Amino acid sequence: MEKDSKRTTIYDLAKLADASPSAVSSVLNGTWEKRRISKKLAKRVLQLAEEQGYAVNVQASLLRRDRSNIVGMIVPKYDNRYFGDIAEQFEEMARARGFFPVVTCTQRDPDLEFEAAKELISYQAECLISTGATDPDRISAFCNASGVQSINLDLPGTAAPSVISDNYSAAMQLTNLILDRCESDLGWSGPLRFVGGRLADHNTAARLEGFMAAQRERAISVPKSHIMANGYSALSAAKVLENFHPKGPSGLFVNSTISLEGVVRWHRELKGDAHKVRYGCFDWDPFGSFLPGNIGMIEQDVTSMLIKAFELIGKNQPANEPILVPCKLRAF
Amino acid sequence: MEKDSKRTTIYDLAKLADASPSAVSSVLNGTWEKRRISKKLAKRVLQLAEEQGYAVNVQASLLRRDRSNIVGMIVPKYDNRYFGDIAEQFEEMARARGFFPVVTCTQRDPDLEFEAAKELISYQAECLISTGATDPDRISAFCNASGVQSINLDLPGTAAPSVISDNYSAAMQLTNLILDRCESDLGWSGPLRFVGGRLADHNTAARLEGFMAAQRERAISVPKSHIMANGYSALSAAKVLENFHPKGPSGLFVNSTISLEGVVRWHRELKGDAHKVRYGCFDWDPFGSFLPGNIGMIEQDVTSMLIKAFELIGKNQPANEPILVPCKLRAF
DNA sequence: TTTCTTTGCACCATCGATTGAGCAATGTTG
DNA sequence: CAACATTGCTCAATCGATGGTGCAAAGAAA
Repeated sequence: MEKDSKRTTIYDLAKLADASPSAVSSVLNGTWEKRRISKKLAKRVLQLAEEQGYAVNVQASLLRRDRSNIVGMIVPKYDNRYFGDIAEQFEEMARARGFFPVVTCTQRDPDLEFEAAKELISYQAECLISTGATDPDRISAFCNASGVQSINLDLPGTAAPSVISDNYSAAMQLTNLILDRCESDLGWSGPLRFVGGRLADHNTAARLEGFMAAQRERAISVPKSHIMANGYSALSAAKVLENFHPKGPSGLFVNSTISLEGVVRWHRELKGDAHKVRYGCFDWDPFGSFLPGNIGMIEQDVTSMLIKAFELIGKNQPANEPILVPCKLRAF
Repeated sequence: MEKDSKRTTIYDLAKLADASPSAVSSVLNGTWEKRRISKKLAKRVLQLAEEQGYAVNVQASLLRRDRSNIVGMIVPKYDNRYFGDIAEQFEEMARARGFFPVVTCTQRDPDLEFEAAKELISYQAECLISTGATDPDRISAFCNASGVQSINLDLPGTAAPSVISDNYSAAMQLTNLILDRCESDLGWSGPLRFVGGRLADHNTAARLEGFMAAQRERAISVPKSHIMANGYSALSAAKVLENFHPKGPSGLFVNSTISLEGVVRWHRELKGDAHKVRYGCFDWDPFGSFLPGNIGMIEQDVTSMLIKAFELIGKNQPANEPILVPCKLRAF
């Protein structure tokens, strides 16, 4: 009964059902009533399709159709809740809107980002969302040249509309929270240290601005040495703190949950002096509230960001100023 | 210069380059030397392709080719490190092997799992890996009918080869570790409680067996009430523990990082009595080692599991006994 | 019975890339 | 200069699904 090694096509089903391929096709894609195929034949075909494990050949189908309904997304990593949520919710929301989501993970590698983007366009994606892309404009340029819409998420670009968190405001809130807690818990009023991230990165820069602004408002002057933004990994955070053994009170603004791992490791090594440290982290993790010294986290509003992004799909929006989405402050 | 709204095809390029579509095609897919196309024409075509933002139409290309090189994977969630790592490493390893990975997230919803699997087959995936699938056999049955290879990962099935963690052994190790620490830290020797998961689930069942076996070896008898496997969410773990306020020593085997969230929340509420609790968790999280009371975690060996899975691709393996991959015990 | 309408399908061009086959132009050999 | 080889392409069939067009058969109306 089965054709081994070859997949069932409408031609196979047509032979088995003693009908024409076009009749079979219209039964399978639901246009059979419009095409006045009898219910009898439709039933027969559907039954055969089930028996034979028929699955439409999307390649052939999309070749013929005018729309693919595919929306692509590239994501840097799945190693934190933020990007995990983005991928998961993107898929869910895309399906709910009748799209076919295809997500691919590009490891923060600019070349892989670009290759993956090209690949998604090759699959006739109608729109490509670049999440946290290192070089979003390169991707947008290619998309523009091939007539595909592109949208930037999380990190802004200049060649396509961007939806990002309001890093500045959230960083300011978090900084104020840390300062308040340092004041109330330790009777100490800064300046805080800024740990993790890369200054060349838009988000880190915006957060640093908020960090500085909050302290400026309180007339706290932050020495340059307190800006310890030397990378995203846990290791680089641990390294930059390795010679910092505060005896008195201190406070840290941690720029990502990845950096947080390094900070927490450092914090534990402080032993007896650890209780005079307060820190907060930009980005949320379910275990964050259980970490000693951690007094609050910023949760980026993934749902709202994606809603904004989906609103852009299909519209021919220019690359205006990034759309800023407020974050949620989670104080512990 | 640009054809708005329509993507560039080899026919467009052929006209621009004043050559035939087949020449253009062979230049673009790298067979031009074999087909004796001059370097001059090749250069011209490649330049034009770049200018026009040409991206091959995979739909058309795959329709003609005999192999798609697509390997599909379904994954339940991206909300923990285990599945995140699986997705990320799967993509990386697939690319390294010349495949095109397509991963989709199915929210632990059996129907969505099945629909997503069908969708991947429609894209001509040559192989489908079902990760942590609720009903893997239903998917395998469909794959079999349509002549597509299927492989189960993380949770076993009976209709396709399965690669899973050695849950029994790892659970036994973890149980022993917790018991040892209860003994040395608290001078207390069980019995432990088993929190989280679902007994109907193969992995939970295997872990529970290991949990019981380790205690049986020490002649510890575990009352039925100590088996608190009533779901995977943080909430259900917190709920099942809600009326448990130990004054003396106690120990918990936590069945997942999701359940761990609930356990840690409960643990914090114990306040003064918390220091007499020890627990360990099946599955790893980077913040795990910082949680008070947590004495160790099981890290599943994602890399080895995926290597085994990739070894199965292309081979016509029957659905034997699951391939068991040892886990790593991380003691804190 | 003839004419018109409706039902129920089949036929075939088409989407874009691939590839075996074929062929003209140029170069090489004797 | 004839015979042959090589170079550098072009032609056309093909993959599977789709949908406009067309057409025979059955039914309805006159």
